[in-house]
Amino acid sequence: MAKIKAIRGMNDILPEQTRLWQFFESKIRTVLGTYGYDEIRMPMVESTDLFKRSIGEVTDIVEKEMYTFDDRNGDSLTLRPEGTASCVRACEEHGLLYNQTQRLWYMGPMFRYERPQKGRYRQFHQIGAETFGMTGPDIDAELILMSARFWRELGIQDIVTLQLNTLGSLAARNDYREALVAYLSQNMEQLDEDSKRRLTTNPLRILDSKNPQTQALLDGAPNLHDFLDQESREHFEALRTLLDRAGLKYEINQRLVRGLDYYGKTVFEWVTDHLGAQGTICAGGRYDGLVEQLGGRPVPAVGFAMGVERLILLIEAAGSVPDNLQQKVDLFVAVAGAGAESEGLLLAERLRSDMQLRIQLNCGGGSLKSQLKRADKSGAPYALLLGEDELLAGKIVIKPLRGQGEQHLVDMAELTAVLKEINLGKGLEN
RNA sequence: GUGGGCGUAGCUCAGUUGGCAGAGCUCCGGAUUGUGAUUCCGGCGGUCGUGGGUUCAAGCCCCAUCGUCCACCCCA
Repeated sequence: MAKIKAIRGMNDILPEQTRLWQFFESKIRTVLGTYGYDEIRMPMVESTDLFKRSIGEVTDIVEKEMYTFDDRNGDSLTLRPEGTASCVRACEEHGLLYNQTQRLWYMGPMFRYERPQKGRYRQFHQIGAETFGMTGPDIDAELILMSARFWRELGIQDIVTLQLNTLGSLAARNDYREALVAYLSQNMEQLDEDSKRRLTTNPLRILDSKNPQTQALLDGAPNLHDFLDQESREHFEALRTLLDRAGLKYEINQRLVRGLDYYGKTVFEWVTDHLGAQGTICAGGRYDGLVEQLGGRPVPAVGFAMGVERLILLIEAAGSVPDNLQQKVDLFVAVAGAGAESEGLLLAERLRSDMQLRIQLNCGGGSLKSQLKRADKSGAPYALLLGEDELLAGKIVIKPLRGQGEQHLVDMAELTAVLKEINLGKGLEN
């Protein structure tokens, strides 16, 4: 019989990896907490229309990358390809945007039907932050500074850079799009096939083409910033001043446009050259029009999302994986003999209650030799050895596994005190 | 959807002009009656991705197919 395997592009995250994931998530949560952001959890499945109306009908995501299916009622549902649309829907649906501001974050799997490659999978994970009800560049700056703090906490600050741009108002962008199309149409023969296609679907996307010839052609194209409206220009200048005063380095990239239709004014991307072709680890921007577009009253909004798999890869590439991730237990309890086995089980229970220790009990028997092998593998710094002799004498052996040090035979009654003395359980939080 | 690389033990990989299916790690046992991580000895472990073809003989050559990785496209 053929073995059933995981679906292409959907990965199991195994124990060795989940330790790193938990470290990562806990760092991010802590930082989000220091900025006063609240978690929101949305369903992974939404009405297909939600994404069509927010991301944009002609984007690749909607046209060919969504997992869409009919449920038993015949309604068209879609596995979410991103989080912003769901977040807006949830907030609007529950009145969270009515006369108030919100700072929210979410984390979870997203789904896009693409060919998998390094840092890109069909089920991938994002952590996103979305803010609502704030118009000014101060909240833009806060989000960007918060993301910068993530990288410092994760030890990858030296291998990421911030790209910053403003798209201007919708009207300004439309004017610019016309000018760009006019210019490129005059030079049609120099455009590659992909760009010709984008000329009719999403002309702004041509700006970040990887084709050097196309990029050369763009050097003579009209500049987006020459088309900016006054308000967007001032917003952008104010944001730059805030970032400058905070001492944050960035690079203005007029060709940074983002793939989703709902962005306007501020857009930014954190990129790295350590992940092959998938250089973007975090991206976001302002989407003041989206809430209204989805049927709510106009509410200004800014947010970003980061790719967890890519950041995990980057932490590894930076050599910033903490080395104490291996240690998952404080104490290993080895037992020899039937009487000791049941006594060991009860002892472990008691120590977990009394001392909040992480204890791995030897189950399944085996020689003391093999039990100590397991103890070593568990990563525990100490082992307790309980055999028939100790049981009869009311004593127990405590044996250091890591550094030097002799094992000691202690009275069972003294055990808690001795364990406290050697300071088990310290410095284990990641 | 397009292009290229790679599929051999649980993992990492050797495998010569086509001639008995291999190593290291892991795991189990022993050297040491109840002492790990070092050393030594032994053992478990295989549809060589799958199907077809060529051949006396295929892990190796040919065709197809699936999977995987990387890149294009797109995106976090």
